Amino acid sequence: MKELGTEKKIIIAARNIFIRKGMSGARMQEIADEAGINKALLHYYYRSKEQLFSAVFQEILIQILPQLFSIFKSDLPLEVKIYQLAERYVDFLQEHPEMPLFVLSELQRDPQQLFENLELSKVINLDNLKDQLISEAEKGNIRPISIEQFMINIVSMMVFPFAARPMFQRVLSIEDEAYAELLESRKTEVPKFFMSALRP
Amino acid sequence: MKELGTEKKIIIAARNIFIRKGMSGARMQEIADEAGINKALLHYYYRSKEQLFSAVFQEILIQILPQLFSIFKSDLPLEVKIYQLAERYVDFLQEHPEMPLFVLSELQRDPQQLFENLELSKVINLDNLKDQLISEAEKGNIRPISIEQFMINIVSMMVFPFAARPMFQRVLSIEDEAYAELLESRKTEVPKFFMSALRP
DNA sequence: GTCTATAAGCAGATAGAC
DNA sequence: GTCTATCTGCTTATAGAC
Repeated sequence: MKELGTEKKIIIAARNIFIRKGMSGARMQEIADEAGINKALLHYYYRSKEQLFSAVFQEILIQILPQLFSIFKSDLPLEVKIYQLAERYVDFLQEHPEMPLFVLSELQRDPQQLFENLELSKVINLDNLKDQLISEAEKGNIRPISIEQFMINIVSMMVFPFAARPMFQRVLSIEDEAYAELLESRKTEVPKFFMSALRP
Repeated sequence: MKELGTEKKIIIAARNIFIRKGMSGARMQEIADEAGINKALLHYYYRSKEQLFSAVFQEILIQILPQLFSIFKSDLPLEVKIYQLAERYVDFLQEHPEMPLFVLSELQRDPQQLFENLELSKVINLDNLKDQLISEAEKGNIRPISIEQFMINIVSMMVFPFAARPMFQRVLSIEDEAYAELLESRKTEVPKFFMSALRP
């Protein structure tokens, strides 16, 4: 690891280990090794494992959610939004394949973690998209669909194939490389599927 | 807990705890308490925590996957299959909301668990559905779609809303009861969405 | 700030009585 | 088969030297 500040090294190492092993599976010793420092130093910067985890987890939420929501807020046409979204999701998740299960599992363990950060409230804003869905439906360009069903459908189709990768590969008999290509192809396949479903 | 055989009590208790806490988060003491027996007895029936977990996990796979695949194998029309599938997924997952994240997380930890049970190989068979997709496309009833994209799309839309429930509730500002209703409505909304996407 | 050494408690596993 | 008691090693956390 390059010469970063110690605190930064700790956060990076902790993130790597926590994402791979989860809160309960991670060991402080492992994190210390990954950071190239001593175990005691972890406790010097973050009093406990719990606090270290919380710092890491909140940082992840703050880094990810705004990125994904920024597209919804833009003034792009609906179809363009969907294509951009698919592109960004696939690119991001190909680089961080363990992220979805990590985040979702830890939220199942303690959903309150979503409410500890006031910053998130500002980021989460779907008004623009909501208006867009209504106005496009009024114009007859798409079938009416609620913002809730819309969001759940698009996010599910983008994220779940990464979370359930081992299951899908087994069930569909797909090798690693072919599955990566399949995910890549979903950058265009999902938007096409989605637009087709929305046709009036 | 009623008077079942000890071994059965252990399996049930272990399943409850493992599903809630995961392999690494669960404690043998907790499982013993849940089963109303002593910790030593767990080791008498299953030598180690690892073996107990494996027994529980394999049993879960064997119980779930055949149930979900049986629909695909039937000779029902495509549209009926999709509606039946949505109904069964929602009903099952409303009763076992923690199942998806548990299974997927443990498979991420050790994907080999999917290959330890030969029984599963017989169950997993999509030939019938595959033929159906091809023949319906040839008849012009649906747009062509690969079995892989079809499966990933339908399963993602069914399962992910349960796995990501805390996230969706927060982002969409939905209370518990309303979210349960929303999931219920997906028994028909998802099939409608899906059939619309498949129209040629 | 960073280390070594060690405390204190916990978890998995076993021995042995009944 | 089931229990109590105990061992052993691991894990978090702290004390204290540098």
